[in-house]
Amino acid sequence: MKNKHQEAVQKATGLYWEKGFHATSMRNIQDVINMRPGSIYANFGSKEGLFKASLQHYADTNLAGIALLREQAGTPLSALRALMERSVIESRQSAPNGMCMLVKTIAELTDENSKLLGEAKRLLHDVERALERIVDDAKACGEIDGSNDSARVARYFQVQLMGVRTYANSHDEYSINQLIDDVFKSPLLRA
Amino acid sequence: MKNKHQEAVQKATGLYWEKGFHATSMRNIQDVINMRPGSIYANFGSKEGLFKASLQHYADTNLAGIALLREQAGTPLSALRALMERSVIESRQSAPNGMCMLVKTIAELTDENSKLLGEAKRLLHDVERALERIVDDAKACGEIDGSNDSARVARYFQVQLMGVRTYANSHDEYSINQLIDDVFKSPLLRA
DNA sequence: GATAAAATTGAACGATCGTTCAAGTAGAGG
DNA sequence: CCTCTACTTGAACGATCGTTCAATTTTATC
Repeated sequence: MKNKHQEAVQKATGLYWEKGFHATSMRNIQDVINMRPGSIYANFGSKEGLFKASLQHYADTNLAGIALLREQAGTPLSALRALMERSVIESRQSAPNGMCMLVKTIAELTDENSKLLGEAKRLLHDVERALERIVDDAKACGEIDGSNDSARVARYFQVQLMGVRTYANSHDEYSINQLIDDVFKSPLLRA
Repeated sequence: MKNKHQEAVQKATGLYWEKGFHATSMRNIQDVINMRPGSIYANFGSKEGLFKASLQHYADTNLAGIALLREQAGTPLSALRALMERSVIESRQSAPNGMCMLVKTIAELTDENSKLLGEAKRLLHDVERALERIVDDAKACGEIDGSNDSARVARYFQVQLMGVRTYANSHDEYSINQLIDDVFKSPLLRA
């Protein structure tokens, strides 16, 4: 039923994430999700429609992962650190690509695909708001200076995440742990 | 003469930078550089060959820009700050895309284009070494703590640059100046 | 100004692109 | 078992992809 639908989106997301929107062909997708063109187009409308569903699926998974990490971590700040560490560790093994799919999409697409571009920006903004809530918690715990604006710190942290993940994607080296240490030396991420 | 050759590379670079490797067609390029397929292939060999020449041209221009900024700026650290500010200001007007073409390329390509991918990584490493030299100067001037490893600070700064430019590309807002302020609050970029 | 060499042209190639749709299959209700 | 509906199939479409090459024009040499 709809399991099939969800499973198809999940597999398509992996492909899109790895290769990007333009470099992924509908025939690549046919092979991976094991569906024929007619079914794909009946279910998703177009290549763009499936990509949009993939973006949503990716963001949902991502937000759920952040929430889980927040639960598991001892403190809000350690959740942020775990999130960053997990992001770059995934980049070296499991995930199709070390970079965030939303960031990759924003980097790849132009106004020619303004609908998808806008969707990716919107979802990235949702992630930033989720981070902001964790920063709120960290301020309440006294882990982060309470006089800092939460939105500002969240934005700062997302920038750090973008930078570190991009760097980790282009350097197969081991110095990333040192880099993460340096990131958390910022006064914005301290009490 | 070779002016024609250089001018063609320059125009192709603009297109590749804006649209990425896969979304740019050879017919797009024909139109922009006003050359017919035969000439393009006689000069550059292939779409990949022209892209490689564009990457090199982009990196050369970038490094020259950094050197110029270093000359114009009063101090090494202010050169780094000017570099970051200029990068995000360009992103809102002149340049085809707010993001670094090398970073965009690394984000877009996979091992299917390992030659181009490796070239982009190599050039990005060259930029990092140019930043490292400025950090050296800043340490000599006492603008940055001399006990910090220059390579480490340079890497940190490049990560900041990647993050800020990516963020600026996805948020048409005005809060970027505040963000840059926050970046330079890091102890790694202070005495 | 004739001739050789170099560069440019644009039509054309096979492959692949995203997408459509008539035909076929599977499932539910009576 | 038949029928109606819903879903799937895969061949096929026109467009465009990166690339080639014989023909032509331009440039260089004497």
